[in-house]
Amino acid sequence: MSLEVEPIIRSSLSKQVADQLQEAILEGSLKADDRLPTEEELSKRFQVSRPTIREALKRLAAKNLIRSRRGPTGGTFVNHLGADELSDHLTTAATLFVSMNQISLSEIAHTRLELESLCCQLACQHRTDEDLTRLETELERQRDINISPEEFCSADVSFHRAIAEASHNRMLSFVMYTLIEALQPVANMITFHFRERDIIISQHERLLQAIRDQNRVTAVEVIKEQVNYLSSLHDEARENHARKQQRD
Amino acid sequence: MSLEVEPIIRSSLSKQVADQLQEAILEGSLKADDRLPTEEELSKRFQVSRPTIREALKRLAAKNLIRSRRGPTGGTFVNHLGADELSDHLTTAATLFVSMNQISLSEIAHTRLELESLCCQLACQHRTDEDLTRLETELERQRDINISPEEFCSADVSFHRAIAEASHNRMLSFVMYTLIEALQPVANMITFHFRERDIIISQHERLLQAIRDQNRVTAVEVIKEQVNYLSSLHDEARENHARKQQRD
DNA sequence: TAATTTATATTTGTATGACAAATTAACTTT
DNA sequence: AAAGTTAATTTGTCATACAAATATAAATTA
Repeated sequence: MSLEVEPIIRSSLSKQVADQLQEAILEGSLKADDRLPTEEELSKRFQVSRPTIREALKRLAAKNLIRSRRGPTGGTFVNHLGADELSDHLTTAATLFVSMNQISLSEIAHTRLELESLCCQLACQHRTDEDLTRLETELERQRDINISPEEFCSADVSFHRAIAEASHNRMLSFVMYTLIEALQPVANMITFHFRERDIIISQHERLLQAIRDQNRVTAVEVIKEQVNYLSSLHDEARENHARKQQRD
Repeated sequence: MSLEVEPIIRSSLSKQVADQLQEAILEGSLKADDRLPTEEELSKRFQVSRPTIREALKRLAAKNLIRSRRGPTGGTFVNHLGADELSDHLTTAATLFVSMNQISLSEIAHTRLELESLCCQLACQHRTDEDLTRLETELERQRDINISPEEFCSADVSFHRAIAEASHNRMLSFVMYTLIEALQPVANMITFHFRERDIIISQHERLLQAIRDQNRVTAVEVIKEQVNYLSSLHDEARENHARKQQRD
């Protein structure tokens, strides 16, 4: 008996379409801000129904690869992906990874310490005037006593992102983004009181000064101090959380 | 005139549904391997049509958060995401980031050098017998002269992953995974010849011995040597590539 | 009886057609 | 000329039907 079978297709049509489109984007045949054909047109070309096309497009939208707008000049467009645009994507991955693997805070703190030390050293070497200005701006936001705890958290994140970018190593920035995003939920467990805000801000001020002076040693010292301080706050928050749960 | 308007909803229904489900997964109310209600049931609960529910599910499927199977015992299930399961997700993000941002190889090499040095130091401290055995196994795979260049590349990746995991810092492993995945396409530009394979393998042997001896200094030295060696190969490959393009 | 085959029910996958909503361009009216 | 109106285009949503896969139970056969 001769055996000449067609290749078995296990993945769904919408997945196959999504993969082809993604490939086109990665390959470069679909460049940033290019407009895809309309859904009807795509369904004709791929010989599948519009709902199937739509499912495929939603897959890509979930990855932030495309965006859609209604209307005559609307349609579906290829996104230009920078670090910011990818952070959504990374947040999911990193947050899930941290929450589902029960990674200890000490592991996170250790990794962050080392990575951020590296960022600071490079920032001391390569920081430009623009970097310094941005750091000052972010610091000013933190000094506002009227902002909510959530806003303070986000200002803190922005400050550390700015440090990462001051390193002028985009690969390192990318990795640091992942780490910062992964830490965000943990950071939100803490509600910074005024006294704690003051301490954080003072650390940031010294850090900024060290980067301005291109003093690597001091910069690394301050980072170490802050990571340790945050770790102690985290432990406290965790204990409070545990006590609260016991009462329920 | 009093102003009491309903909140404006800009995102589509399918996105809202997807976000709610994702939140449930992240929050923990939907645990790994839990089965979601059927699509019909979901469409009743969310008060939207089934195609809309499906678009939402495809969004989550694109993020590898869920999987679906047909049939009576089928349905949609929550994925248990470990490091391996996330690599697909990361590969997209990291590859896109590297390719669309034209990150220089020196930036990548520098970041990798620092991160992998850190891995090695921790591996020296915390490596177990199982870690050593795994490293030996991976090394054995590389020694096989019959494997293809692609297989050699993948064996190399596995070796470096094993080092990352020997650090026993899961956060660092996760970050290192991202970096390794991002580098994969670049690594594939090179076709390792026998002489180059020998050099790589010898470096790996010395690295393994250093980790076995818990000799941090030597381990870091070898890593530095290898990263520099790979950088030179990359430069060569890039030049060849450029020459080839000129001829076309 | 035991193994195999056949129905059957369940659930996701796909197709078709229609209408709603948003948005721009052209047109009309004042 | 400015403002409002209409029409056209494109994504967003809905309803319904059927196809395909797959496990369970019933029926058939050796």
